[in-house]
Amino acid sequence: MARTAQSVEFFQSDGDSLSDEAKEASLLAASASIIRYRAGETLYVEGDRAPMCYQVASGVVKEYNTLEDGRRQVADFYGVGEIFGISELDWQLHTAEAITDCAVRSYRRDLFLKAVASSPDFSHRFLDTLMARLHRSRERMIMLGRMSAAQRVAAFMVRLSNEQNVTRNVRFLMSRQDIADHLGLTIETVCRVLTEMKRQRVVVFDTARLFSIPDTRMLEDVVQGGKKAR
Amino acid sequence: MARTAQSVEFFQSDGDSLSDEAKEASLLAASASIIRYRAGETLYVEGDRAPMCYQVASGVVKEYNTLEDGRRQVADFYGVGEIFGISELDWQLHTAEAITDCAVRSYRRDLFLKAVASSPDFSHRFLDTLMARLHRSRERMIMLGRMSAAQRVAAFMVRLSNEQNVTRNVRFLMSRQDIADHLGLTIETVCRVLTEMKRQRVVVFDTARLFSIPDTRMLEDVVQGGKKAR
DNA sequence: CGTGCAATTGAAAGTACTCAAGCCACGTGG
DNA sequence: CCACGTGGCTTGAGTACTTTCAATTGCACG
Repeated sequence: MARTAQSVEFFQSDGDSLSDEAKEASLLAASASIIRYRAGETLYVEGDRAPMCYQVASGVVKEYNTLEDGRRQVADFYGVGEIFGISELDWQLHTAEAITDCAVRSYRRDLFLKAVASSPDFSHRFLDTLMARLHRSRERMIMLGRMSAAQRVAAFMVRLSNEQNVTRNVRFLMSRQDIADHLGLTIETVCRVLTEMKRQRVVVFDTARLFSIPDTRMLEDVVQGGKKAR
Repeated sequence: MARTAQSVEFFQSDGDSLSDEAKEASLLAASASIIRYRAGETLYVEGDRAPMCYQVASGVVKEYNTLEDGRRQVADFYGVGEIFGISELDWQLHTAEAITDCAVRSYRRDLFLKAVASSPDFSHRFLDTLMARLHRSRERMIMLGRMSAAQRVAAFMVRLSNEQNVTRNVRFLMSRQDIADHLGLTIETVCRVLTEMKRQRVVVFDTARLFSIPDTRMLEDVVQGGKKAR
């Protein structure tokens, strides 16, 4: 979740901005407000008009789509600093829901886009953010299209470990269902994979949502091809 | 492939551009050159330095990643007008290969980015392109994560039909292997699904790469949940 | 010390994959 | 003009992996 650290100060002006940019930026800042949500609350629903865009101030938010039959695909989890809820269209493409209690800064979408257009600097940073997200999205395509259940779960755990900058006491901030929905698996499969990894001591669990990685190498081997290789 | 029609004239100036923008645009235009490739030729390889970015002038190009074990994930196919080969990094994230004989306009990446930064108009259009691509990419995540083999293939055929604006004599411009690599399936599974759809007369094949859709509704039903619903 | 939800486990049923072989259209050379 | 490769596409049989359905266990909370 914290991969685009730069985005934390996305909306702060540079000091040496041109007056035009400064004006857009201050307009944007003026449109901002902080909203708090309880874990489980919905921020917006797929198809809603999308007048605002958001940035996580604290907590974790997930964005997902629901299929007719009730299954879900979690597009992504957003942590502190990350921008979400901005699409090229006038309506939201996903449903967003607070996973933990959280605080979210909201900005008027039109002002945000205007600020981006008016400032080469904003524009550049926003482009970077979008391209990074596209990159992430494509990594996930490889994961969903080509990796086995064990590989997906292991890759996800590596990601969490990296994001949290620890190999001990890494936290699952989301439920097994959320993990499954993100990885394109069922909750049962996620459990079984975790159990098997426990059994092989690739990971050690303190509680269901708190684990440690004794040997990073071992976990990464699972990501490579411990199973279903070729 | 032709969803972002706007991108065709991505690099044409507006006429009413500011001089600064006009300058960037002409510099960019000056850096452009057209390169022709034969079907099967490689444009660049994952990891290559990425000094250029590209736009398809004719033909079809695929961008893909290769896994250690040789399997591939085709990220996308690009048709006339589409921009590709631009990443936030200095190196290519994918390998690009000509599927058909094709012609490609190449631009210097640094000039392209400068032109984008200097022009609100360019910037806006490029943002739209990126966001549209992000959108596509996420649709593909749903496909890879949540749809059965039959659903994926059917969805892909619907996409082709839409892109080519026909329901009769729709063409597969790529091989079965490419389709499989794109959909996260094996070539055999793609074949079996196609055979089954033929059998049920959801689609009719003239040749292996040319098919018609007698009843759009029927094909769309397959996309929904003809199989593996819930 | 129940209650209720999350997580885990088991057994059976699918679904897609692997490996292996057959088919077909097409271009080449005899 | 036809036999013979070649490469792409299909089909078959068996297998491995995931899901489905059904319980069971674990845990936080009142």
